[in-house]
Amino acid sequence: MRREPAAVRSQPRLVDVAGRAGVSMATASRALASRDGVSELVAARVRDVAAELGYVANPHARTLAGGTTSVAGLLVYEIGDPYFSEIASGVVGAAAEHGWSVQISHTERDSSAEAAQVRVMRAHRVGAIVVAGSGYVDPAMEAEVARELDDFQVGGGRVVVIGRHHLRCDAVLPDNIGAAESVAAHLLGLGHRRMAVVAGPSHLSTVADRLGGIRAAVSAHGLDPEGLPVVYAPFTREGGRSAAGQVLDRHPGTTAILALNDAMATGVLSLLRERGVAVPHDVSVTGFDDIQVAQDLAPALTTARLPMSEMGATAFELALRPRAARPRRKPTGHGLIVRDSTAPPR
Amino acid sequence: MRREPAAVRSQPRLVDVAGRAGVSMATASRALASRDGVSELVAARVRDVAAELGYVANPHARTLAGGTTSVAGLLVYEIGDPYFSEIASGVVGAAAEHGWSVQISHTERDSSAEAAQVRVMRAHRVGAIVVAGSGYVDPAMEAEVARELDDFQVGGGRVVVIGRHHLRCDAVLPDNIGAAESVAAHLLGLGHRRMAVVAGPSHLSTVADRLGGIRAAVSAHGLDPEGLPVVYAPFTREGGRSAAGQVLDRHPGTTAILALNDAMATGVLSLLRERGVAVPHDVSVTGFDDIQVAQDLAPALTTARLPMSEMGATAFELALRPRAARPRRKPTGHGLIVRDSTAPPR
DNA sequence: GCGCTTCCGGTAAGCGCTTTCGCTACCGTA
DNA sequence: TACGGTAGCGAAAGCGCTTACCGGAAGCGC
Repeated sequence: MRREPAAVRSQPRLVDVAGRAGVSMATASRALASRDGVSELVAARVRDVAAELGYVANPHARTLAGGTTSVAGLLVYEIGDPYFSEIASGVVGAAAEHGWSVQISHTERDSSAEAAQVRVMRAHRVGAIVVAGSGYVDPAMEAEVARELDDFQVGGGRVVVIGRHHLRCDAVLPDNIGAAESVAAHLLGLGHRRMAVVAGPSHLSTVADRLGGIRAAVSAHGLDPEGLPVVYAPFTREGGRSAAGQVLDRHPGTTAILALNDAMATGVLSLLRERGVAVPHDVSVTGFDDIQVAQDLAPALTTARLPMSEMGATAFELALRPRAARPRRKPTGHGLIVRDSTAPPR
Repeated sequence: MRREPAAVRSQPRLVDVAGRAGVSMATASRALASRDGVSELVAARVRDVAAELGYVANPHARTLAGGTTSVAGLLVYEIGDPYFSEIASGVVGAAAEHGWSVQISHTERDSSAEAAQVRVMRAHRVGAIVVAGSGYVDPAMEAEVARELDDFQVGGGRVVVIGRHHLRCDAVLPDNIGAAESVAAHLLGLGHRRMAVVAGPSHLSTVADRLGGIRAAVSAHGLDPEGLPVVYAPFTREGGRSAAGQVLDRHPGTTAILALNDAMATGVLSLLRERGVAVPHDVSVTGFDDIQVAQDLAPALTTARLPMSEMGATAFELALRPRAARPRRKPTGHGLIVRDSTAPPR
């Protein structure tokens, strides 16, 4: 016996709804999809029966039959990272509001893993893919993902990226440059002249953009951006620690350290504490993103806020809209959150 | 024209593989699923052809035809919360290793939303559901989810819960009681006698268990657990702030505050700082879970560590194993992480 | 009253897979 | 040589849905 007897069958099917409403499956399908060709009277009856039976369409059958799907894919580097989990929260929340589910994949900052994950999502016939996380300065590094995403779009899939303006698709663009300018201007305004940047990997476009904003602000203050020391390290707390160590050793007179994200800033604070450097008395420190915990660090972190959760939600909403002739770009705002980790230099 | 012409068709189908390998679809299907009834010679040929063509089975067709699925559902209260995002990270990582995808849903600490989400997952025919997050002291409160999960299991689905021992399914059990005992014993050992607990909602079983562990430790030290003040508030940073305020106002002599999770502890620290209470000099503070940021708070938080990521991974692995006659229970260990927020009372 | 369009709704052909069932060798045994 | 048993494979029936296509019934102008 291959299938359960009807009595045990848990979920009602479309044929049950149709039968009970006295119409054909075709009509029932049309009614539930709110497509025209069905009188409002009949449609209402079908909907009532469906509600009464607690009918939920089988998404696999629906997808297989060529209907629309309502599962979105979300690619993040690491869901355990607060930056991404806040974005994910926005995506999942917005998706739920529209009755969509979201499938999450880790890519672990590996471009070829990304392409593989996109392939998996395509195989799963997701309706949309949201890609979060920095792109690469060199477009060649993301050529494989780009091709995969293009293919997906050709097949009618929707793609929205957060950052990554290189890709040919709709994008939510965090205001990395503006945020960087704000943060740098804040420090310059406090009187800092000997600043250093603790940066993530230089091939990430997020790093390049933020660095660019900082340099622009430095120039605008009549200083030479070439004189600004930059230390590159992994985009993590540990990276921040090691980079801060290098700053201290190589540039002893530094009065302010700009970390390019909050995770690195956390590492910077940790190392400065360890070395007995007082923040902000001896050295001011700034971060980027304003993840939840930034306010609870010691001292509370001055940082440039990016609305991560909102970015996630916006990305999803964008994915819901039909594809436009030319890629849409949704710039986000930014905020400068001044807390206790910055002060005028001694 | 309903379908694209074959030339445009992107993904190869099973029939393509079968044709090229010179076998029937049935054989190809069996070969790829490594089921017997196919000679090793033929199976190898089919696998080669599949690899050559880059064939990936359509999961929807597969699921619809009654095959196995490889999508797991993960229910969390809020993916933006570090506790859950670390668990999610474990689940997603383990799932990826086995070629599974994971669908994430928010439930926002609402039991009926949970049931609804499980329904959605069931409609999606996920192969397994992992439920993270505290259950309720009163089983009646989760009766609806429980029924939904039971139905799912009856239909062959696998369910694993993290915590929630009330439910009839496999469970990963965080050692809430042991962890609570450690933390309380640590404070008692330091000499604290006037302690207060900042707790999450009393109807959560996690809260009850942790409270129970603390009380047990207090008794073991020959003290009366009835004398231990407990303030209930939401299980969040804000909840911790407000509860800490109440502790300060109502129990001015308190020398140690035990928060029942790190989020609350963060709030407690924040309020104490605001009120000018020195930690640990005036008051010691402890947390629970050891989320990533606990080490970077001011002061670094003494807390009971639960291996969240590992719990997530374990839960998924458990879900992969066939259901046992009786529910399996996987207790986790715990660690006491002593940092700077605890010291002997003044 | 006729043929025309319009609107509704039904019929049936798939979507891409798994699995039951049955057939055809081919083996060993008597 | 005849026969039951078994291993390997194919044919075909679905899984639950969507949608192209078609047919009938009104509604319309002439």
